Amino acid sequence: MSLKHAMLGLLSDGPASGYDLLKTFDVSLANVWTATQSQLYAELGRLADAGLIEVTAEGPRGRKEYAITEAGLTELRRWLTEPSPSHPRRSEMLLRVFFLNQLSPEQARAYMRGLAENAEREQEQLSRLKEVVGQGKDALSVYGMIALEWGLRGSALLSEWARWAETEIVEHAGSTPGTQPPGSTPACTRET
Amino acid sequence: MSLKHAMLGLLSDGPASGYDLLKTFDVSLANVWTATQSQLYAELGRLADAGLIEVTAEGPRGRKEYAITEAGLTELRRWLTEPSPSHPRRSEMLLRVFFLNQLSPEQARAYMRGLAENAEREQEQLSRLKEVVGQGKDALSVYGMIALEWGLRGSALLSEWARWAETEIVEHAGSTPGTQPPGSTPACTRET
DNA sequence: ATAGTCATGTAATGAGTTACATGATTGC
DNA sequence: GCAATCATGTAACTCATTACATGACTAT
Repeated sequence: MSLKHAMLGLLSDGPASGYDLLKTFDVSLANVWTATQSQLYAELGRLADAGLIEVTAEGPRGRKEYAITEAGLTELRRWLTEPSPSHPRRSEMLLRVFFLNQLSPEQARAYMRGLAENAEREQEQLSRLKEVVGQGKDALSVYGMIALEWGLRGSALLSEWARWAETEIVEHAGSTPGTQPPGSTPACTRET
Repeated sequence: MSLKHAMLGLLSDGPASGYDLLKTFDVSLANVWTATQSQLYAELGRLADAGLIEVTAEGPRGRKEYAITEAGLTELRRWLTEPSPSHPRRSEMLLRVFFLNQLSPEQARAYMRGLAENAEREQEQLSRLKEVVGQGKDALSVYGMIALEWGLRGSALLSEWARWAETEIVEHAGSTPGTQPPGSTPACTRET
């Protein structure tokens, strides 16, 4: 239940309305955590009920400004220091790679090439972003820079890996769709 | 809705029962896509209703063996060639990094250190796995090796990044919990 | 006989998405 | 006056998790 903690985190920086938070999710947290408007307002209600946040002001158009409470801050720090659950093992990208033998080698290479191109575009965007905020007036905090660096290194890795993989996929016999023998699914066993 | 495609992918390799698929998810796909038993049986029903798979045999204990149909194969290949939706922008790990200023620098470094250690453990496991399947009797397909290589490179990157980040976190004034000024949330704007 | 594994299902709950619905205020 | 933006909420649906429930077969 990380939406809750994302919201507590944002409110720990100062009071805000649901509308404000929504915008923050769209810009600051866009690459880290996404949330929809419906979700946000529902969760605001729940957090307020639980006493982790409270309404501190009401403005025009029914605007309600929320602030984090002491209990909320405590919960935020508790979450930050609890042992991380291992990262979610679910990647549509890899799932496709796993079943790429259903396509022709040429189509499979095209898939990897597409991944590489996307990664390169993302890398470019992040590089520009780094320059913009790097020495801008609203300098990133250390932690923002660390997160940005992750994006940068990650997209570089993705494009390198995809380019490498492309060269690994060569013409293969016996894998024309429908003719491969059963039992040939690639194994990627977890050792527990 | 990738569970559907994961199941079609597995069945494209040969007929199997729900029970068989469950085991395959636990071993072969453990690092790529997870599924629970409830989910699996429910989805089998839906896929059969949709005509993408069909029951080809019944065994003891009510065992039902399913096989992919032509329609299912077509759907699988369609999914493999459709443009990839951009990867899910939701990472609990990064979310925590973003709000690490709520902790003391020492605690924040401990968090990064924990990430690095986990990554190093994973890297070791994958290395061993690579050796085992690398020249074993049930050799990995090219695609399985490509996926494994991603895991290997990814965990190496994670540990390097986390170790680097640890050195970036130094003692800071004004960030004792509760005393930082509003408006200092790190920005990581997406450029759209 | 009885423990282990094979084998399938249902119910409750939580989390997330899309679409719908409504209305106030501000700037031109 | 009107368009844009501010602002909050509800409803229906899908996806995933956990727990519960049941029973057949196999090997010792």
